[in-house]
Amino acid sequence: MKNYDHKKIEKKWQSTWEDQALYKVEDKVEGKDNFYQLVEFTYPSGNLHVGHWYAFAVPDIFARYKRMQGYNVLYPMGFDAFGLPAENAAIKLGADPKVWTHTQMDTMRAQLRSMGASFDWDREVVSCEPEYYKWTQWLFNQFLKNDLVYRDITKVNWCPKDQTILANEQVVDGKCERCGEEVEQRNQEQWMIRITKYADRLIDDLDGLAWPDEIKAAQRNWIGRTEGSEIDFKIKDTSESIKVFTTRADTIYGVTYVVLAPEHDLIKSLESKIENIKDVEKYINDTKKKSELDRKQSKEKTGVEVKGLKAINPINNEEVSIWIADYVLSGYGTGAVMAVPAHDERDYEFAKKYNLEIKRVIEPVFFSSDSPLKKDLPIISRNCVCAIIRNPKDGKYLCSVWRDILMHGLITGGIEEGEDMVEGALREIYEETGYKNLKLVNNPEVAIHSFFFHRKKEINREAKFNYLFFDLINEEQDPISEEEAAIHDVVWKTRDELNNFFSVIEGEFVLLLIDNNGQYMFTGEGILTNSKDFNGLNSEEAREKITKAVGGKIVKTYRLRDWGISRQRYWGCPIPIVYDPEGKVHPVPDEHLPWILPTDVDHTPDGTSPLARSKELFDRTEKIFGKGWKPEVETMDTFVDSSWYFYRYLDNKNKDEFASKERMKAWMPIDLYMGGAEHTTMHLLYSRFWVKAMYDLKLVSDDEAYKVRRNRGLILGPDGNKMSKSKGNVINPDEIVDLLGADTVRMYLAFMGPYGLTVNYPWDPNGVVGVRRFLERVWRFKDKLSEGTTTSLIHKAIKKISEDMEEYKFNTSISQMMILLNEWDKQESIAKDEYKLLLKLLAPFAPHMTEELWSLIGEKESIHLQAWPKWDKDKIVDNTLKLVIQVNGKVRTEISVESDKGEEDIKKEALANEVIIPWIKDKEVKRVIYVKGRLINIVV
RNA sequence: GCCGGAGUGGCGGAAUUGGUAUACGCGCGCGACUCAAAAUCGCGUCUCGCAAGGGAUGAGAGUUCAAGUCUCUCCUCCGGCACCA
Repeated sequence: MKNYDHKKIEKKWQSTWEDQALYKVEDKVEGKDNFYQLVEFTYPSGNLHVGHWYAFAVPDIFARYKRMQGYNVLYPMGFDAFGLPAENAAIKLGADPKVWTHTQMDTMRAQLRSMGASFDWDREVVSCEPEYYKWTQWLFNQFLKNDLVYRDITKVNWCPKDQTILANEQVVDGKCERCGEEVEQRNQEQWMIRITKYADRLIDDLDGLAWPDEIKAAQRNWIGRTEGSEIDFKIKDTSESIKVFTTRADTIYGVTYVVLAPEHDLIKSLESKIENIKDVEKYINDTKKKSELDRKQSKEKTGVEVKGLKAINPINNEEVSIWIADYVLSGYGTGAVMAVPAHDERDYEFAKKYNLEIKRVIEPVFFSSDSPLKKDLPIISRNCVCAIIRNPKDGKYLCSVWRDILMHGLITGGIEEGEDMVEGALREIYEETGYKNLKLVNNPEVAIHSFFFHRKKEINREAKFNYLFFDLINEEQDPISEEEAAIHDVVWKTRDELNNFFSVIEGEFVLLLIDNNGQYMFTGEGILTNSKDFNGLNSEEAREKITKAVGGKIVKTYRLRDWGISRQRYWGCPIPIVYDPEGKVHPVPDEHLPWILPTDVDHTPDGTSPLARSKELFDRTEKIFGKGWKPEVETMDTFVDSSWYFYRYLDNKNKDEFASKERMKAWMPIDLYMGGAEHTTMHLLYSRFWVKAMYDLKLVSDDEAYKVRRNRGLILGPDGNKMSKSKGNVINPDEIVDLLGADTVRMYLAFMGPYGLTVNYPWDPNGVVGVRRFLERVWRFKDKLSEGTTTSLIHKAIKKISEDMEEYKFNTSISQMMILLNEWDKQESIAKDEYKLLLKLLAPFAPHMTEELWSLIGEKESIHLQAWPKWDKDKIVDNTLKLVIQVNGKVRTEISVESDKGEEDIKKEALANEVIIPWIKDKEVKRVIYVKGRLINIVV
């Protein structure tokens, strides 16, 4: 019979489906629930690579599966068509960006069709079309009216090569994300969007989203919310004060100086009082010259003291010096910090360089070995970090103690006969460090609670800890004897008991915590006082109390900045703003939208916007608004275009609204959004903001658009590296499709591993052939059909495959079909009904081939309109069970029993089994465990 | 440094969620068909051992009748953030 000719089959069905409008989606279908599955619309780069296949063809498998399950599935596609590459092509090739973009889109549409994806092309959205950007502009104006858009002078990232402003997100390691050129800082007026107003909601609402943790965590990091305190440090003999931001108000006793960022305003206003104003100004100017990159890269801390001024520590009225240093950033917090060198690594570095005082905080906080001072400690070996032992006489740190003391003791067998594990550890401390001036304290009372705070780890509340407490003895005293150093006291306490076990003694200590398995948990050092003020407080509570005591306030600060959307570029959505002769801002009224992008421009970049050279745009503005009126000549960041495109798919031809309420009600929120991990902190965050803003303006009825989001990884070259021309490891999908067919490529991509994880898979040229072999075997079965009924084999497969599909584990779905086929191969023939079931299971993966086979066996209606198979529960049940018999957890043999056999009988049979008898004879059977349908374990 | 994710054969990866570790595919080896090759089919393929059996899921410990899976201490790799106070 006929061979599997993928070329013929795929071409044939693609055009048939199109003729029949098989994938046309109605907004409502009687008896079906709607399912909106979205993938990120694509940039029209003009050539489909393997990444596109992975992004669109694999989700298509899921869309088809959902459709067969009886959902009315919307799976649309469109083009994110504005952006730099079109404009660069215009500059390079002298082409019209619009024409260039359309050519690219035509190529891509043809390639996308070759995937056999079930897109409804009638709903296509193209962001550079006036019908689309009219609504981008309309939304911009809505935001403007509601104070979500403003114009401001800000420091912007400027790419000298692309001659444009970049968003923070587009700067990677101080370089332009696109061209790799080093980014410069410029002050420029531009249009800003108040995304920071939504920072809290963008973080807090993540909790309610069924998204993977990795995505949520990345967004939280990106927004970077920190809770801390703002505290005023008055400047002596002036009316001014310095507002500092700190997350460690509890260390305020340790402040030895205050630092301002070089950009800080205060310097100007106090100029006259600064004795060394020349030096100060020189330092500020020198810093300005340094680029952002230089500033970050320079390891050495620099700064200058502001002489003639002193700040006053509000907790104890101590006078401290004021410094300017560029390790303090103007854009974060208040641009000023209180320096606590004993408890902050950066302050410590700075203090050391300029010989500033390093003062320990005397309060009952238990300091973990995170202390920056540990840097000074001798590291004895690779496996050794330290508990800190300090000489109280001069405050110098004497030595470190084995961090892994107990582990070490165990591993090296360091414990001698008759010696307690802990004793052994202690002896090793002496031997390894040579310091003998340690004494174990009897029944110490310490602020151990902070231990838990510093660990930031939830530790099993029931776990018991054995603590050892070493007191530090002044060297002038007699070293204690070995006998004395033996363990006096081992107390077991639960975490809750430890938390309550708080009162304060004076002294210095080293602490080891050992869990109830004798395992080492923690080592730390600290200073204790009898300060009553913070008795019983943990660090967090201490912070609050101190902040209050000095008249400060608890504030939140964010890493996220407002979103600058102005671009000095041609190929983008024109910002619908005009200026009257006085220079006042006016939005272009709705009736003049879309505010068309003019075509009479020279694209050559010179740092100004190409639109400034459009006569048509200026004429149009004057004609509509009057003489002297001028148009805005900037265009929008393309992330604005992509922030709302998923609404437009629903109603792409609507002339009166961006989408009708009914259509949005029918489809939103999106059930599943699959996309690239690279968009986690950009498009995904911007669009979440956009949707929330639209929600607040009552334009949409959900404040989150994506119910489920899955990120995908990359397809790597066969060598395991990212595909790149320079590496010569690029796989061209068109060639493989030509050779093996679209069905094979789709299916291979699904077979590589689970979908929807940020995991990269290398393309294996042999692996893809394996999938093709499988399809050919399915093909050949069409000649081995017979009458008959379905068996348990296929029903088990249906169950397993259906379950795996729900979790996007297409790889195991496929392997299940392969297992099925391997079984079939052992048979002379298979029932036609079974074959039909397999074809249906395979249809989402290999839509063309299954459609062809479906029609070859005489079916008239498309296989893609068939219902997903259901498994027959009764047929899955086996009447014999295979049970494993274990002895002491080791598998010894296997038996078959009737499935209705009772537990006692099964146990009896197992004990009487001839393979088992030698294993259990002469021994007492202590227990027999039966796990239903799985195994019997005999414990002897 | 902080926050996420992950470590299982030569490779991509499975493992009914604590119950027969290594499914399925690739690769490799042997064989069949063939004058030959390709394709196809069959058998084998974690490791030590002739075998009986033993040992392996990054390392070490713990809980359990039973651990890839749970707990703890580490190590390594990938991703995000980072002079962010």
